[in-house]
Amino acid sequence: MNNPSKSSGIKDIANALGISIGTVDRALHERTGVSPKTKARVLQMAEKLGYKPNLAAQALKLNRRLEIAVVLPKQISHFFDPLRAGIRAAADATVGMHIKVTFYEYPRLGQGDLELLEARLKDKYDGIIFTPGNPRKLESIIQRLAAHGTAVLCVASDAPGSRRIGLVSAHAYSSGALAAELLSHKLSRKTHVATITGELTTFDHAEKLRGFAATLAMLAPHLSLLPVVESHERPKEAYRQTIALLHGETKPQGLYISTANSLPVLRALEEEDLLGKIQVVTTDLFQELVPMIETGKILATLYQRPYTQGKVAFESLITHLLEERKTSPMIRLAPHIIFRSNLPLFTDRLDGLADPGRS
Amino acid sequence: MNNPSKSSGIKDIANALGISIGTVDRALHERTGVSPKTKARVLQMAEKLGYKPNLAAQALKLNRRLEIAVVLPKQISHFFDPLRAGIRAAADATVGMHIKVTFYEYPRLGQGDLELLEARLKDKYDGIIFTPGNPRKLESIIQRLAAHGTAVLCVASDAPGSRRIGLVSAHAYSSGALAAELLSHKLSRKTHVATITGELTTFDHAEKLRGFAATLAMLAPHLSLLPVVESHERPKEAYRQTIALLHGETKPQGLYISTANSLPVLRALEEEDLLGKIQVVTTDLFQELVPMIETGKILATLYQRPYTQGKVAFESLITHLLEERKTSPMIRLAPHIIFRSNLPLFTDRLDGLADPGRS
DNA sequence: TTGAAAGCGGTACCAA
DNA sequence: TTGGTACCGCTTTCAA
Repeated sequence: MNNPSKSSGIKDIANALGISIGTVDRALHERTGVSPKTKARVLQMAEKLGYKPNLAAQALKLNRRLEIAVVLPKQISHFFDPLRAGIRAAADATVGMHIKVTFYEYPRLGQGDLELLEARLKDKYDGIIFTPGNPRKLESIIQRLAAHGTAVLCVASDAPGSRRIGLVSAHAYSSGALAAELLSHKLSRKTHVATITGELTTFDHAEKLRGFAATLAMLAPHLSLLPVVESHERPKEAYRQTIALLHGETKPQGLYISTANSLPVLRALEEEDLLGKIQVVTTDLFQELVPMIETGKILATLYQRPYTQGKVAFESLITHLLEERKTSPMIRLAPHIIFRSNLPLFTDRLDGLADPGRS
Repeated sequence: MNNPSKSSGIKDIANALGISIGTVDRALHERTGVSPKTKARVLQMAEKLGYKPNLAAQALKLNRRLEIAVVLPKQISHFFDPLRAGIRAAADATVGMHIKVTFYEYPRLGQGDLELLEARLKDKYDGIIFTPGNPRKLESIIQRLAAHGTAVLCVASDAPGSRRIGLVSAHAYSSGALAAELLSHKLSRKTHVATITGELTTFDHAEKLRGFAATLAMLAPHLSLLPVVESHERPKEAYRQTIALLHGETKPQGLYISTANSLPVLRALEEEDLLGKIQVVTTDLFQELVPMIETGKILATLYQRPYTQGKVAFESLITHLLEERKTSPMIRLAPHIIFRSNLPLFTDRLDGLADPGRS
C-alpha cells in the first residue's frame, strides 16, 4: 500500500495520475483552467498520497516581499522597548522571505499616533502593528487602512468593532481579576482598596478595571473600591493624584496600579511612608521595581510579557498575510504573576533585550 | 553607496568580484579549494554587501532529513500528553525539512525507560527527547547515545553532569519557592506544612523541594516543614501515605503537592474532610482540578506548561542539530501560577490539545 | 584553484 | 484544458 508517513510532492501526484505537474499545481490552488474532473482526481490523489507542499521550494519561487510598519509610542519604554525587540526577533527569524520592517515612534499613546498612521496610508504597507490608545478616535483610520489593503493588527490593547484583522495582548480582564484576588489573599478584614490606571478610553485599561471590580465583588465583598484614578500616563499627574488619594478621608489598604507607569505612584507611597504597609500590586517589570519586590514592598507585579507579545504579533501578522487573510488571530496571553520567589526568573531579561527561552 | 538594508545573495558577491558563485560558496563555508586571498576578498565583500543566505534555497537544496525519537512515559498523561502534542505541533511547523519523529512510550518514569533508550542505540537517531526519571541510572546510556552521535535532549527534568546536549523544563526550584510563598501568604500563624512529591531521585522533584524548603525558611520561618512524602507516582501509595500523614500527630495546615499526580492525595483530603480547610498548592492542571480551584479548595496550582515545553524542546533540538551542535539549550520556563481568577485562561486547552497562543 | 552546470520542488508563463 | 519549461538561490559535482 501507499505509505502515508512518507509525504509526497506535486511530482508524485502528477506521475500517479499520468498528467503534468502544471495541471496538478492548478488543481491544488483553485486556479482557473482545470476541468472539474481532473481537479477532483488530483485532489483525491493528493489526499491519498498525503501531499505536503515543500515550503522551502514555495518560498524560494514566490520570493515574497512584505513591508510591515510598526507604529508604537516611545513611552512607556519599559513596555514598548521589549515589545519592539520581540517584533525584531521574530522578523529576523523568518525563513525565505524578504520582510522589511519600519519602526515609527510617537511620544505617548494618544499623542501623534493618528498622524503617523495617516501618513502610512500612501506608503502601501502590507501590514501595520500598532497599539490603539483611544480606539474610538482611531476607528476611522483603521477603516481607511483596511480599505487600502493594509492589514492592521492591534497589539497590547484592542480596538473592538474596528476593521483590525486581529489582536495580540495580555488578557486584561484576567490581570484585573488577579490583582483583586491577590489583594484579597492579604486583606482579610473589611477595608478599602484603590486602583490607578492610565487612560480609561484605552480598551485594555478599562478591561482590567472591569476584571478588578467584578472579582473584588465576588471573592472579596469586604473590600470596597474607591473611585478610579486616571493618571493619563503622565508622571506628574500620577504623582499628584496619588498624593490626593492618600490624603483622602478613606485610606485604602490595598492598591492596584494597572499601568506600567507606576514609578510616580510608588514615589508618592514612599514619601507618605506607606510602602510595605499597604498591599500593592503593580503591572509589568523594570529595574526599579526589582528591589521593591525583593523586600516585599510590592506584593506582586503582573507581567504582561511585552517581548512575547511583540514576537507573537509579528508571527501572527505574517501568517495572516501569507495565508491569504484566512486566519484572524485573537490572542490573549496569560500574564505572569511575579512574586519575590520567582522574581529571579524574570530579572535577567531586564538589561538586554534578549529572551532566550521565551517564557 | 551600497545600500546596507537591501541584503544581497551569493550571486551579488560573485558579480561584484567577477568570480563564479561556486567559488563564493566555497569561501563562505570553510570548504577546501579556495586560495586564501580570494577567500579573504569574498569574506570582505560579503561583509560589505551584507550577505544573507537565502534560507529557503538552502533548505531546498540540502533537503535535510532528520530522525528524532521521543521517549516518554504514558503516565502521568495529564502532563505527558500535552508535552507530546507540543512536540508534534513544532514538528509540523518546520519548514523545508524532512523530519521524521517517532514516539516511544513506557508505563511510567523509571519503568522501562532504560530498555527503550538502549533499543534506540542501533537506530541511529539524530536526536532523542526524553525525561530522565532517575538520572543516575541513565547517565551511562546517555553517554553511549552521545558517543553514537545521537543528541540527547532532556525535557521536564534534568540529568546534570550527563552528556545530554541540553534541557527544557519548568524552573523547578522556582516552583517550590512559589509554593512556599503562596502558603506563607495564607498562613500567618505558627504551624506546620507538608509536601508530597513523586520521586526524589528525579532531579526536578528534588529541586522543587529545595526551593520549597529554602523559601519557607526565608519568608516564613513560622512554618515548619514535616518530613517529605514520596508517592513514587503510584496512586495507591500516594493515597495511603497521605492518609498516614493526616493521621500523624502534627497536622499540617498547608500542603504542597509537587507532582502532577495529585488526585489520590486530594481524594484522601476529601475523605478526611480537610479540603477547603487546609491550604493546598498543586502542580499542573487537568480537568478534575478545575472545580476545586473554582471553589477555593485548592489555593493555586503551578502549571508547568507541558505543551510549551514540548514545543520549545523540539525547536531547540532541531536548532542544535542544524547549527552543527554549537548551541546547547538550557531553558527553564517560568511556571504559570493559576488561581481561580485566571483559571479560565487555561481551561480551554484542557480538552483538545491545541494551544493557539502558546501562552 | 576555479568555472560551469545540474538539480532541489514548486510557480507561472507560453505553446499546443 | 493541458503539457512543457524557465526560473527562484544555493550546493555540489565534474571539467578545465
